[in-house]
Amino acid sequence: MGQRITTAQPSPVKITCNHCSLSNLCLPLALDDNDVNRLEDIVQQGQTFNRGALVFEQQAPFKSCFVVRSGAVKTSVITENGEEQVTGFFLPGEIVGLDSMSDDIYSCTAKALEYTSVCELPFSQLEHLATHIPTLQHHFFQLMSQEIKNSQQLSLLLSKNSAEERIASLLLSLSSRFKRRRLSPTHFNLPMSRSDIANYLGLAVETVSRVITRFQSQGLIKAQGREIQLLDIEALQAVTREFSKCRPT
Amino acid sequence: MGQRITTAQPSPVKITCNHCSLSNLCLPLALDDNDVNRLEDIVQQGQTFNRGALVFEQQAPFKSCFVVRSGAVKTSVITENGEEQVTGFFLPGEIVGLDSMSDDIYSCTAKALEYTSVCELPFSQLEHLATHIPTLQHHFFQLMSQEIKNSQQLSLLLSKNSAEERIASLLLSLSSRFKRRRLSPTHFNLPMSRSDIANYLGLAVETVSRVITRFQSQGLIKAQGREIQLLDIEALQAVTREFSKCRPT
DNA sequence: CGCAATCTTGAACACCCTCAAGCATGGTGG
DNA sequence: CCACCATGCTTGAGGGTGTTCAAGATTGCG
Repeated sequence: MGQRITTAQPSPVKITCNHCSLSNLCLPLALDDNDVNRLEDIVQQGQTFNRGALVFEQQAPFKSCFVVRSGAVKTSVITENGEEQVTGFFLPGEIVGLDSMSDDIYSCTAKALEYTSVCELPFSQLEHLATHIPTLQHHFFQLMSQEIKNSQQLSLLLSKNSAEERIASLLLSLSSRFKRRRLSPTHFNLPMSRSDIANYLGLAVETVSRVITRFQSQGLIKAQGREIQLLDIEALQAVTREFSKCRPT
Repeated sequence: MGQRITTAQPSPVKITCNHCSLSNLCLPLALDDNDVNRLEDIVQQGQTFNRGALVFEQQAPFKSCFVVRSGAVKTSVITENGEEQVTGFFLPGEIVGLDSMSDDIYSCTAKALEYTSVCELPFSQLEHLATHIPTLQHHFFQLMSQEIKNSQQLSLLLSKNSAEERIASLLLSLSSRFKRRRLSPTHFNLPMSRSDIANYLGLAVETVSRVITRFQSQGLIKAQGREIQLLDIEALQAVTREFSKCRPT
């Protein structure tokens, strides 16, 4: 499968968290200057991963969570049947590894979908710091709670919604996350393959392809490989709520 | 819908967490005696709820998490379409409300499925205590991480598995949770309706009914309304891994 | 330029849903 | 105490959405 070549050289210049372009998305968001400095002391910056490289692997000893700084990461688990199940996609400013804190091993594999840089948060040090900085603890509780909610949202999507609704939801989710990152919410490149999308959404690759084609012929989007333009966001939002249309009233 | 009569009278005798029958499942599990006493000071025991009563309601101000002491609780969210989506079932020793900590309001509704008693954990006090008791903080990180994992597990079930696999998985999950609670893992009453099961597993009620009937005729279980006996656990486990059978090798 | 991987398109089938009706169950009031 | 009704559960028939299988088109990279 993917190449496992990992370049783990620290970047020459250490950027402070305060001056990081993600400071309004990431942990500093919740901290004052003094506390950010203490956080900086434990954060390991500058690790980078080529496309296909593993940030961490399922079953390996759990050591750290990772904040995506640039690029994109996919998490997946290998089931008892040997099948891969994609559990999430992580964009800059988002934290990977929160699901592995209840065990001594990573509960999933995290793979870079493109050239990606991360900040490493060694968990035991982070935990120690959190007891001294209540707002950091509070922020982490919030992050984890949000992660539970996200995962519930996915379950909801999978259990109740049609293929079209699932794909429209994913596109809109990516759109709003790019927007937060100050990137275009209407014109972006998908970091993941059709196959990853299908796996994540519980669909066959063929279905993903068909739905994207259909959206395109309806004028909702323009898709050229991984390059996506959202042409009619309101219509896409309508698709995600489509099945209320069934009820007459 | 369900009656909302809530009896919130504290139980006459305050049982200490140390002497609670759940002390090996619940929070004291991770704490020493001294810390358990500090925990006890903030825990509000003895609230009870009749069948159908709401422990808390979606959108209400978030104040506390709740540990189920006896009975069972169902959580659900109302979607934009006005549909109900069941997000979880909680048995004694399990904590409800971890998904609401990232907001000021409850992100779901928690309803008692039968006569239920709970312990209330006021969140702000709990958070404060956690900064003073590192093992408590650690334990909460673990609980929340586990909750993320559980929810991912559900997504996996919903996205990849057939109706039979989903239902077998639920039965086995309940079985092992009853077992942990020192109840029979092979003979129990379902606290929830077929309709709740169907909703939770993303199936139609009819499908749930049919699969249970099929399991019965195959001699895997015996079902009489909500009374369930698991007759062949190994065969049920085989069902949950059924689809690896597709691959020849 | 050519091969491999990814993506698209088509046709047939399977699983599960919907609709519809019949059957238990249990709580309520006469 | 039993009839009654509401609710929940079961069973059957038909149809739709998405899967599977198969083949062709496109892309990307050596």
